[in-house]
Amino acid sequence: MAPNTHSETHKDGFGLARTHRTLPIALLRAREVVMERFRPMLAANDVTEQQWRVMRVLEEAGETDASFLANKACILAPSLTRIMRTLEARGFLQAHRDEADGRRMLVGLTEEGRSFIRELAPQSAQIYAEIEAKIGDQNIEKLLDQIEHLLQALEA
Amino acid sequence: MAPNTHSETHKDGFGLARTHRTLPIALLRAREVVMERFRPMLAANDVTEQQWRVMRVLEEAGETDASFLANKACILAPSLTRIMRTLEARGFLQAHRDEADGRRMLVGLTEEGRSFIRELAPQSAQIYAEIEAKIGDQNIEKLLDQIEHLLQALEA
DNA sequence: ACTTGTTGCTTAACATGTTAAATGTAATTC
DNA sequence: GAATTACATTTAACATGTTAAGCAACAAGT
Repeated sequence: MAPNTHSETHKDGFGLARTHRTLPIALLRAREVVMERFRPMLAANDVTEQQWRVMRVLEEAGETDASFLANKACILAPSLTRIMRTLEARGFLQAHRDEADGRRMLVGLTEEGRSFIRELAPQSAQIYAEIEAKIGDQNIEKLLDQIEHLLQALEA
Repeated sequence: MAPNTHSETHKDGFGLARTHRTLPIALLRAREVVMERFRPMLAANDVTEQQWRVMRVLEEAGETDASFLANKACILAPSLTRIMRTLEARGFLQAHRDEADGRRMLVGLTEEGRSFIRELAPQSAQIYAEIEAKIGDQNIEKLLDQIEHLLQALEA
């Protein structure tokens, strides 16, 4: 094979791919430019990305146990413990032990929490719509589909 | 329009997309399953993802200033300051003020740092190859291309 | 019932993410 | 050329990421 195939142009002398053409960095950059657009709204309302993610998942899933919530929100258990403390202190969520299984913590949004989401939802949806407009709805769908394929391929 | 188009099936009552079909969470999950495969190697060699990323970029770019490095490695300046301290203490990189511009810090790998990368490169390349095998080389290329498109669309 | 192992969550310790402010240096402006 | 502005990096403070260890509650096997 010739010394400079397409794939070779993406590698260095040690067999490492060029950093900008690697999944870890590309995915990180992509997430970064997307989140940039949401940060102003989140900061204006004194919530972090992660707190917002936790509340979004709770709104979507209803009351759940902490493990499920951590998984869906992509947050590690130790982080969730701290985030729950913060959000509970703010009155946005409520947690209590599972009667049936004393190990589990059941978590749910309070009315105040749901109200908070309702207020921010329009802004959030609009920001996402702007992103969709710039990238193209179909491109996003394709990207999400490919990511799902990646998840299925690697999680097995 | 009918009340349940394809796009509507991805939204909730507030106009928010279902969390698992949003870019921020999908990109995060994707990155997570990819990094899972690298973590054992990194942990075994006592480097964090970010430290490894910094060294990879330095190996690729040669001596550069801190801002360029931070940008390429997707690391914020304050984090880079700390990471540089760690890596310099370990003897993997060296930093010194730019003679021409007293504000800039010029950073480069030491011979020990380059040697460290050479030792890990084969393992890293092999892990990446396994990932490629599971996802498919062409699928990864497509994914990277779409991410580049996303970056161009949103960075402008 | 007792032991053993497992599970779900928490704590602890350290590294990084994130923003704002501080510092020192370079470029502009007047 | 002194004052101002902009820039590169650092520091500080708090939130989260990450791993390992701890603890209490369940599950299984004996």
